[in-house]
Amino acid sequence: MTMSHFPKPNATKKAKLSDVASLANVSASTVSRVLNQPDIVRPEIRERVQKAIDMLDYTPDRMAKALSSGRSHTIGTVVPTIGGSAIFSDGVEALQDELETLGYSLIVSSSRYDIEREFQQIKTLLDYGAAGLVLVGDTFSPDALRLIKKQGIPTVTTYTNKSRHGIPAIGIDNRAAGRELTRLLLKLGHKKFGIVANTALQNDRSQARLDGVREALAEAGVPLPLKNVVEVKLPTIENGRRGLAGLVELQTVPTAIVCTTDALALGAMSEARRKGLHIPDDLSVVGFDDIDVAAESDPALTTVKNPAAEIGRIAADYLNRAMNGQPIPLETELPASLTIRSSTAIAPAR
Amino acid sequence: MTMSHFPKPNATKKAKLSDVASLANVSASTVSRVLNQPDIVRPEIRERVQKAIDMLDYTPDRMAKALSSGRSHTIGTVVPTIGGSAIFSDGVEALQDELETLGYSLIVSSSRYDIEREFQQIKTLLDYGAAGLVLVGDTFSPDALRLIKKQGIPTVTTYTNKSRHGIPAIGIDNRAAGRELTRLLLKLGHKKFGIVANTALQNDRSQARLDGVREALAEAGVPLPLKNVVEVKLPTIENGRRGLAGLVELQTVPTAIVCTTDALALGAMSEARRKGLHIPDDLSVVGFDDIDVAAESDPALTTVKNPAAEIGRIAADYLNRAMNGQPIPLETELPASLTIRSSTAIAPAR
DNA sequence: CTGAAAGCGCTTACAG
DNA sequence: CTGAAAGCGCTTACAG
Repeated sequence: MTMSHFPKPNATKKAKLSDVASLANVSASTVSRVLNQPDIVRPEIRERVQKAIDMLDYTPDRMAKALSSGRSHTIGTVVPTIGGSAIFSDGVEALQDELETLGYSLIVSSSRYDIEREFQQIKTLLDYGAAGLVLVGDTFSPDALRLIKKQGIPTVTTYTNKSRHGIPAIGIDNRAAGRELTRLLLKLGHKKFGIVANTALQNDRSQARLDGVREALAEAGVPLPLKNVVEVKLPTIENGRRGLAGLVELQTVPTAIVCTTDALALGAMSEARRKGLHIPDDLSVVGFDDIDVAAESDPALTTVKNPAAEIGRIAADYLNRAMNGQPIPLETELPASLTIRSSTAIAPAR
Repeated sequence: MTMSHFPKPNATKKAKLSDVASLANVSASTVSRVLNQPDIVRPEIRERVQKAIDMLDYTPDRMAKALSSGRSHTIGTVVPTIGGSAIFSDGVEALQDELETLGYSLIVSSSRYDIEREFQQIKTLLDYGAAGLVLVGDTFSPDALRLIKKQGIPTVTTYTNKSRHGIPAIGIDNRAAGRELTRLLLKLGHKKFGIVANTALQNDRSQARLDGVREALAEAGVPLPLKNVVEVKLPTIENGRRGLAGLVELQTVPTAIVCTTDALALGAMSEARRKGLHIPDDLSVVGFDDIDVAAESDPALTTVKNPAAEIGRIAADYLNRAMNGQPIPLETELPASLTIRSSTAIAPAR
């Protein structure tokens, strides 16, 4: 088998600031100034330095720069998951994109919905000199909170509109979204509800959604027996499938299924189909988030749009502002638009 | 509106190595040794230092460490996209996960399928002191190649089994996968093919898949008119939809549609349905990658599995080995298992 | 407007 | 086994 070795023998070391300085016959300070505050250096010298920079293909070492200046341009983020059919990857993409144009780089880590791992990762991000942090949700380990306060580093949290612990929050009102989706189903005449919620790992977003569902049902005087709520850990398609399998075994089979994420809903629909149930005639199903495939399932999924890309962009913008000493809003609520498609219909008359 | 300011007035500065040293009454060198080669320091001193570390909650500054030691533990990756329904996010997640256990952090950026942006991002990653690089595909800008060679930094590329330019590659044989999928359709009696391929931005993976399709058709003596190949830029659901819309307008409507990614295939299926075509009775559709929702569409999509998570893990492992001076295989081909579901059937007799 | 010097927080030969 | 000193590649007061 052909093998490869690194570093290649022909590897050349990068040019450094002092190389530029000697080539241009100026001091290191001057090169630094040309790089960072070109205006205060005499034009002819500036050009000479610039030429040297070009000749040597010089680019400054960001780590040395960060170390000596005391401020870094690295932002860290910890999301529950990067992969799969969750919306976080869309948010991370927008965040990275926006940060890039602002001159920052993004270190990404995923906590797998585990608050302790999240703490460890925040710690690592800080050791890497992260100048800002983007988190998810409003539930953090006490250690993590202590650390963030202690370092006083700009931090925002996302996918929630509630700021706990003084950390600025950007997101939708998950609870209101839960209410709205439920009211839609109630209006369609549904009285028997089943819920699949990824709340088993104390997920604040899904918990808020579930609370919203409960609220709307209580408001309408529709009971929600304990057994009709299946709590799962991860919001996977597979768990949606299992959740539905459990719900259709109940004494009185629900006519409406609310899932706290689209992935769960897709799994639930798939399993329902397998069991011979027709959606939406026999069963209405709704999800949350409006991931891109939600519009493509058959039937297309009724859901609530969670504007991940916008959340990512705003997070980048806020962080940038905060790092420039500007104040940022503590709670930024984004609209969660109800998106009615074909997975919901009038409750079957039974 | 409530606003938030950073840094908080109560922010405390991090403890540094010298703080630990004075608290433990030893030299900085000793603290450094306790951290990096504990065995060579006398047990009682080691414990004293450890106690100081704990008391001060000390964690070393990774940037300073990297700067002074000359080696960093940051890996950079550039993928075409992080979000959406592409497999890359699954690969990035696995990569990050594995790197984390190996003690590395991952800086992520997305090139949006643009080779020039990719180059810029590689440059930035190197400025950030990246000790290794994970790329995608086998097509790079000359500048990027020059840079990589020049720095001699461990680099691997993914989602392809072909190593060009001496960069170790980890992935499936896209061309063979294209052939296999096509042969399946041929075996089902299809003779009229339509293709939707995201090759407009010189995407080497999709191009290889398309080449494979062509090869299998030529082998079987089945013609593929130019008009039957729709080349799009991005592999989005929307483009899949448009692609299909074009294909069904042809003189002789294809009975089999090959899409070079699952997202395209999902879009194509959705559009076909909208046009009143039944899948798979009127039309067979196949995709590539086997993203998690591919199994949940109705009908479930026939595709080829692209093992993104495994690719990510192997990439992490190889990089780690390379950074320890060990050789790594130049080409690592992973199996691309054909996954036959319900979107393919015998060609309609017409 | 420019340069010499000190320093950012670590590591690493070099002595002892 | 431990410490003093130099150095990683930059920035930043401080003089001039």
